[in-house]
Amino acid sequence: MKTESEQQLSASLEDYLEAIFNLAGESEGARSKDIAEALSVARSSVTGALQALREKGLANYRPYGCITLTEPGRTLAAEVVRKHNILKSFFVNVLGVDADVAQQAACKAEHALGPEIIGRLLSFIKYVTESHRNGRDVAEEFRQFHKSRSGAKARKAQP
Amino acid sequence: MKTESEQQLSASLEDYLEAIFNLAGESEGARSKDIAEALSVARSSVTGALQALREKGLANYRPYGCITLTEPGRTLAAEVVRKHNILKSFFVNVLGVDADVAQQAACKAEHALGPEIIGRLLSFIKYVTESHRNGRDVAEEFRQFHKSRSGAKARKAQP
DNA sequence: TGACAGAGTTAGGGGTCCCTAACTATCCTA
DNA sequence: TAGGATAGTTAGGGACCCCTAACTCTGTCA
Repeated sequence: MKTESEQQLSASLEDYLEAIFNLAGESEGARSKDIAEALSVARSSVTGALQALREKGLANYRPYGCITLTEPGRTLAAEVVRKHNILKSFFVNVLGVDADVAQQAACKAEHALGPEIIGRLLSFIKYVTESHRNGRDVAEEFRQFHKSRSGAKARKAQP
Repeated sequence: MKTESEQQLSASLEDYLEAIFNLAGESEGARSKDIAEALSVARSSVTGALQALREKGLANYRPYGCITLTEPGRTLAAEVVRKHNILKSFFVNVLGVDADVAQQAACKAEHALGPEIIGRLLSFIKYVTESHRNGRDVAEEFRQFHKSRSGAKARKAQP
């Protein structure tokens, strides 16, 4: 038997959860308008999502009231945020991607990757960080490798 | 101005494109039933998707006829397949994830990641491959690192 | 305290994607 | 070549997610 909070969430509801988590962290509870802005959706869409999250026992919400997450909601949201941060860190610190590209990619990929991959990715980031301390910086070495390759490619395409 | 084949495809239609590409490679054109099986959807869902792909100029399709991709369709499908393969290769050969977990994750993530990240990922795989030839195998080193860490964690959790 | 601005909700509608059930076309074999 | 098996389509409907327009609520300020 599953409790209502254990069921699989859609990518969309995960986004709402994440937004509430981030906004509620800054103050006491999130505001509907700010959620709408953060996700670039209409305010009425937020109302619908909040009703869905309440039904799943993930958000405390009554019409015109302030919006907070329940304990299970906070747990789930924290997991989404954790995925997001691990992905972004990997994109930026290992692959050397621009922060804003990494941010957008993390937003999408966080819904697609399971704990197995995320766990390995985190481990990999730590491995790379450690390699830096050991004076054998994998990330830096890769950046050089990537630069020389893409440079060579560009020269080849346009001599 | 955009031609009809340049517009952004949904993840779902990309999946259909990919399935047709893979199935048509094995024989002359794909069969509706095989697409349905490959994607685990009802046959009627395939019909709908084929109509959508035809409208976008990506698939050659008439009722009861054999299914092939147009030139733009094949180009797009090849790009999806390429993303898929790069992701899977990264998961398996760098992160050391099981092939079937990697396969499933690649199926989902291929719709979420853009050319910038995919390009870097490919470059990273090449960097790791090269490190292997140079007698300084990053993938192997990471596997050892991951093993020792997860082993230590397991011992900590259950001494 | 009453009126206004802004926040939030409801109503209604559209798009996507999937399903089942029932129908039609095609193919193969007796 | 007729009939049955299989493949494919259509019809109808549900879930999800988003939108705009119009309404209601709330808080603030003159």
